[in-house]
Amino acid sequence: MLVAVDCIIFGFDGTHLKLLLIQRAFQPEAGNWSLMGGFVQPDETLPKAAARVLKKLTGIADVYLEELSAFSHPERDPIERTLSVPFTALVDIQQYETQITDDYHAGWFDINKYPKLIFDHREMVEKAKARLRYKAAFHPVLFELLPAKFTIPQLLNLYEEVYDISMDKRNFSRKILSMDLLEKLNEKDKGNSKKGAWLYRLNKKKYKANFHKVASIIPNPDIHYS
Amino acid sequence: MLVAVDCIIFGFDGTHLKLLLIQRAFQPEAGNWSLMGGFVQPDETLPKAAARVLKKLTGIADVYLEELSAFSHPERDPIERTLSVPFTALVDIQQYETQITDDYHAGWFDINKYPKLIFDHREMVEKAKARLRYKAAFHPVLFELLPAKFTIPQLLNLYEEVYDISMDKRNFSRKILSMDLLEKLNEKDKGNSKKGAWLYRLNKKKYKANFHKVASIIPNPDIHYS
DNA sequence: AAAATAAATGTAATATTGACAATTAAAAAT
DNA sequence: ATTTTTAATTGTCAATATTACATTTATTTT
Repeated sequence: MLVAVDCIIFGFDGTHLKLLLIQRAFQPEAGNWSLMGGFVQPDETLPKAAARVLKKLTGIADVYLEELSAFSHPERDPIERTLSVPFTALVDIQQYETQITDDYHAGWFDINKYPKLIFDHREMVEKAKARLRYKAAFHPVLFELLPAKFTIPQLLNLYEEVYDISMDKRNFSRKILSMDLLEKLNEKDKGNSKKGAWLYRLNKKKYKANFHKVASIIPNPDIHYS
Repeated sequence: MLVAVDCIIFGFDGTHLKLLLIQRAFQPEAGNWSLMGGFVQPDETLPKAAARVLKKLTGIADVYLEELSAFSHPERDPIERTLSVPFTALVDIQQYETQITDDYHAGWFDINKYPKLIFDHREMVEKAKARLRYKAAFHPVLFELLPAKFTIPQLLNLYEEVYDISMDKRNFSRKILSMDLLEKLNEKDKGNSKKGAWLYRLNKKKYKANFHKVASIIPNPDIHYS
């Protein structure tokens, strides 16, 4: 059996959650939109393969990668039986290097409006989205989508976009700051207002130490997560 | 690459969380303790393969199965490269049929004291245990380990065993009953006390409908989950 | 009839969450 | 220079959820 990995690469452009797709260069399905993937090499584990694939496409290393359940339907690949393990990648869209990417005719698409994908890739994307919502409701993963310095309103926008809800600014700010993960910088970002918003950065130590801790970030979590 | 599944089969004997292991009948590692596993067949998905393997060993069908992250180290199997996807299985230990099992020299072991296992199976077990703790803190999965009729004190024992904590009876009872998943029966179980404890059963409809809902079941969830 | 055992139940203190609006800082417009 | 505009920042109160804690009840055994 062939074993592959596919990367569901999420980015955030400040307004919308984005998905990085490529146009397949070979048969079958040449020219059609697809997730970036690749076969696992003899010396690689699955996560290593995913990191390699991601690096090749985006130029970014040390990316947040989370393995999802394998896709194993016997006929999912019409040519030869291929097991694929999808990985969710959270990427700072600003670090994305277009030049490296152009080999693959890659493009960012809005998560709510992306083209038809090959094979079962749409299903992978939807699973990744559901998983991201689940995970981010309790763990501070969404920081991975932001640049190193970011503002509270930017973070709020991100949460509102991922969950498609609007949240109370005051409550959100209180909750996030009470997690004691952020360090306030002596700099403002004036990109979005006259007054400017304070920039923060993650305290990496506390982030790593508290990552596995469970904290309910989303209000009214009376939603169904899968 | 060969692709296999391995089952981490949990059971609950009323006091301890148990793990079902087999003694391997063939080389390599013949005679040593191992998880029950098998290769994925041409017409099978991974979950189907896991269900088949489980049925073969325990005689039980329709089991709660949850896929964990794949184990993919190139040298994890010394003979030939084999990818293995572990599945956590939660089983009502009372339904376990010894006769079917005897072919495999199977045995239940305390989760905190089980023998040396082949390959990376110990790592699989530890991951499954961590995952079970994580999952069960928010989703009512542990019911899968109990018989159809059970008492609140039995359920409490199970939670206390899985999390290795002691919980307040009153708070636990209130929390569980407020989830509105249980139906009180007109029967008592007198196995453990003179007074007897009321038996309950799951309302399957509500269980399925609310399964993905997130509810914090474990008090002081200031624990690190992985 | 008394003792023993485990089951069942309630309440008050505390912590967390949710709802809600006024003030502030800076730039742009007058 | 003053006013206007825009988004950022901040606080309080009410409701809800959680925690800590002890007595009563049903039944069997002595």
